[in-house]
Amino acid sequence: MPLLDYDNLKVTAATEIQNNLRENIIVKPREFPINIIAGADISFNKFSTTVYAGVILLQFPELVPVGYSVIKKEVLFPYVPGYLAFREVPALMEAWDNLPQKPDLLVVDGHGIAHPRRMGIAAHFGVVAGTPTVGCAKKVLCGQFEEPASIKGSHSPLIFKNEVVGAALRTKNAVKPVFVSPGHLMDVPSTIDIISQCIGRYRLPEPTRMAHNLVNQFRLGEISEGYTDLRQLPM
DNA sequence: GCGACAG
DNA sequence: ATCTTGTCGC
Repeated sequence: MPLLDYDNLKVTAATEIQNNLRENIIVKPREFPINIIAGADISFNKFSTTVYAGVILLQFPELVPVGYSVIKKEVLFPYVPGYLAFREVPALMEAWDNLPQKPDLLVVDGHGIAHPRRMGIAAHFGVVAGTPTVGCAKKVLCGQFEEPASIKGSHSPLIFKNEVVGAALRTKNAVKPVFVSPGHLMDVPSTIDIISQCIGRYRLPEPTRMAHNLVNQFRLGEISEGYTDLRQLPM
């Protein structure tokens, strides 16, 4: 795996990297079993260059946490819409490398191919790590969609440049939908299928929601840096 | 030029 | 993303 040092990149160089990595994205129906699904997210204090990254592993389809990895890192690349990966992927990759075991599918907080250059953070991470990923975002970055029916489970296509790049998925009755899209080694139908099975009682699908809680607890000092296999805790 | 703009 | 109180609706 290449060293991920994006801190000194200019946006023009980052665009070039996205255009090159794009050639490696594989969008296709899921063709592997899922026993472990994971959620990845970042947390940080406003105006700080320290980011708290984490990945949480969940047994699938039970959605009970079985392990996690969290790490703190300094990041200089700024948040620029369309270039989120250059700010968050390096830290997420460190957390990923330290996991007690790798998941069958990773749900990244942000978009996959529902991106101006088809290289949202989920696609970027999937290609660099060589692992199946999907993106789950709370807001649209690009593309058009019609409001899905207000009942949980409803979804409508997210279209960008005449192409279906993802879906608006209603995860809770009468609550704003989330936007899901394939990252790597997945396609739109497979993404909708799996994320639909990750819906609990909240707006955010369990992998994303638990990853968000994890990195927030880490940032607030409620848990310490490192990794844990929750299946073998001392008793 | 104008509006939009993941986290 | 983070901060932050009350308020509306199922």
